[in-house]
Amino acid sequence: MGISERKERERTEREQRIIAAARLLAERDGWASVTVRRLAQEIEYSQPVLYAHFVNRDAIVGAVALEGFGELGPMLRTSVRRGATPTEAIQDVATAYLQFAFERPALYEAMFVLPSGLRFAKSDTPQVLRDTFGAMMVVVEPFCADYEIATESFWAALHGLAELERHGRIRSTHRDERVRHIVAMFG
Amino acid sequence: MGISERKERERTEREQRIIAAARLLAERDGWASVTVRRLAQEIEYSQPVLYAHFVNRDAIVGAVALEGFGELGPMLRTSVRRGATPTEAIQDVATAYLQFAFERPALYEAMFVLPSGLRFAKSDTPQVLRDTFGAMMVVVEPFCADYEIATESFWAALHGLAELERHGRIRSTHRDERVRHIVAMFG
DNA sequence: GTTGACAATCTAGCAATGCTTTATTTATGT
DNA sequence: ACATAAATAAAGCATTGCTAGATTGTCAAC
Repeated sequence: MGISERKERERTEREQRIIAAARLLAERDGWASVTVRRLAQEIEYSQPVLYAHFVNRDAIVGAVALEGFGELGPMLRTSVRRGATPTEAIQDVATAYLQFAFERPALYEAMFVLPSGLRFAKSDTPQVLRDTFGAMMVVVEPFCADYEIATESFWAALHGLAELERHGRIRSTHRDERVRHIVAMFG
Repeated sequence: MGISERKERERTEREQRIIAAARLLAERDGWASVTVRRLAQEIEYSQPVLYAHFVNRDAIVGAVALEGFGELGPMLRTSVRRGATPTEAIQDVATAYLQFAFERPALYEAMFVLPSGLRFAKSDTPQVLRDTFGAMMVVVEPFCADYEIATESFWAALHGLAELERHGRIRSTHRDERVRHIVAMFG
């Protein structure tokens, strides 16, 4: 029964190519340029085969977003310097988060702004999402008893910084000073 | 020369009707439902007429956003209780900001999320925008020497709270506790 | 081998969008 | 009353997400 296995393998390969193409295109020309037609052209299949993999365009965004969470979580964890004080740790995570947001704006957009069909803070929330939230919670925990709520606040502050700067609402200078203010929420 | 005046009057009236229709439709069915065709139908003119008022759809969003800033600024200023301590004042503004965001989600979206053609933090930034930022700056000033940067951080934190909750990224409970954490940035 | 069923894939099309070009009506000044 | 100019509308273009129906390829049974 190697045939059906080969087919399954080819199928997942093709799915990966769709996701990779979407991510690349989004990062290069923005998500508005990621059309189903263009993706089809990119993977050299006709449009309808994309719908054999994803229910709709949003689901493609969601798949890219999931990849993003798979990268952000570990990146936040490794960002903390060895032997860092709690305050340094929270600073490191904040800086790493913003760096991620600004270096991969399209990926960040898929994860936190665009409709992606992903469900957060629910019982069926994927583990990668929980892990990413956990990476932030780890450094907030030393400061607060209500660490879950505190982590939401911390995350929100970082997200706001990322979004307002991405949209040109605040200056792209003084980034570090703003981080310092945010970190001052704790300790 | 009463004719051209009448025409000008009719023109601005029509423009107002476009903006009002856009705002109403957006608040009722979301911005995706605000199409140029539907707006044309609403004001009982053909599509090209809208392009005699606005260069494109984004400009209509921008007009609605401007209205929003005209309301948010005063709302933030009046939100501060008489005789409030600096800490209470900043709390009041934070609460009022979030209330605004949650009560008029579409308006908020036009102001801070959607492409609107508005220019922030630039030399040609409209006065209403500066005033709204000023309303936040007033309550931050007592706490920091670098009050401009601090206000950006404060604003970002509030925006993050609004956005993450609006998109279901964080729970809709514990709103007050999160505000308390944000306010703890100061004082 | 031939045939028939089934799965994989594509062609072609629908309805909707933002925006523009071209035609037509309406209003204006002489 | 009429020519001209301004205001408005009808129709069309290119693009989008998504889908129904036709077509191709594959593989087992006879």
